[in-house]
Amino acid sequence: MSERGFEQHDHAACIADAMGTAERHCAEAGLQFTPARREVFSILLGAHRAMGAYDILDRLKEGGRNAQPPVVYRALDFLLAQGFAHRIERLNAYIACSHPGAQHAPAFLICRKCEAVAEAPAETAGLMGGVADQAGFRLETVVIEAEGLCPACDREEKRA
Amino acid sequence: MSERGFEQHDHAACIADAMGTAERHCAEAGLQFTPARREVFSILLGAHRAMGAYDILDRLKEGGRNAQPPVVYRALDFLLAQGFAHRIERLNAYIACSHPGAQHAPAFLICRKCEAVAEAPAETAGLMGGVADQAGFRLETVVIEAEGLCPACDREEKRA
DNA sequence: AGCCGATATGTTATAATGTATCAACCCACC
DNA sequence: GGTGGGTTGATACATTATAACATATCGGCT
Repeated sequence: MSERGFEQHDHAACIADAMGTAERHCAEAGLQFTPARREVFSILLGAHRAMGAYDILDRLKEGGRNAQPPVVYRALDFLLAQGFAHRIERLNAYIACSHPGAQHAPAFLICRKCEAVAEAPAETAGLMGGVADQAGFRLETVVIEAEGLCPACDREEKRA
Repeated sequence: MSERGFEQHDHAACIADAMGTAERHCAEAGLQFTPARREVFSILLGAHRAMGAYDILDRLKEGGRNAQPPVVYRALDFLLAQGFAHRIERLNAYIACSHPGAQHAPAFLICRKCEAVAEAPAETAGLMGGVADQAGFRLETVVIEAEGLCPACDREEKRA
């Protein structure tokens, strides 16, 4: 079972899978998947939702590590650069990637009520390519974030 | 002359035009276009680029007003709600709208070097509608922000 | 072995961005 | 002449992020 949209999925398997993929990727690319990075990634995977940097920091501290903000931000920089995690600009938060391995620039669907975040398959760069060309703009990255209500919160709102 | 993409334009005219449109809109809708809001809008229009809230605050203070952060954020909330300005999530910054009056959710082209921001004509909601439906997501707003190099900075980079 | 350079981490302090709260004010309206 | 909604003033605080510098770790090189 894999995560798709806001559906349920096999949590444990998806965590193990993502961690394994990250391991392999780092080994192949000669990158250090150090304890700090591993722990932050693990926390993100376990939460399975967008977390603020300081939420992550708290978890690290609970885990016995005497960590400071830079530790978290450095680990996040690494994870973002490798495509293992994404930053949700709208929330100033970070989330583990749902489709590890594949280089991509997904769109995000963000529930304004429960803050659940889903990756949506979108050819973000493709969508903007034409517009950018027309403006003479050299496109490098595209961020698409949609806000609204996830299926569960939408149903709940209708009942009320 | 109107602004389009990163082209030059008649600055003074575009400011006067935007301010006039805002005046009319507020009068018609029975909204108060108060001095605080007016000043913040004027500063944004004059800068003609994305500004952080505290940059705006500094300008207000230079203008003799003994302002505090909430003043700026309240004014920005108003301007955003009326569509007179946009928030650039990527920069935690705010910019006056290039096409005042029309209700819209544009895409933005952001130069990573000079931080110039252009509004691009994009039917952002339309682009995401299908994806959202498929996920059962009730779409409310869509933010699209592209980062790269504006024409000027791109040329400069190539020369180097 | 000893050193070097690159990369990663530890630590302190501080910058930058954004809000909560409550009092005061203004003004249209009853 | 209240009264109530919307706006502003002012203090304090919360949240998010980075600068700066010291230390550690490790692989390659001589």
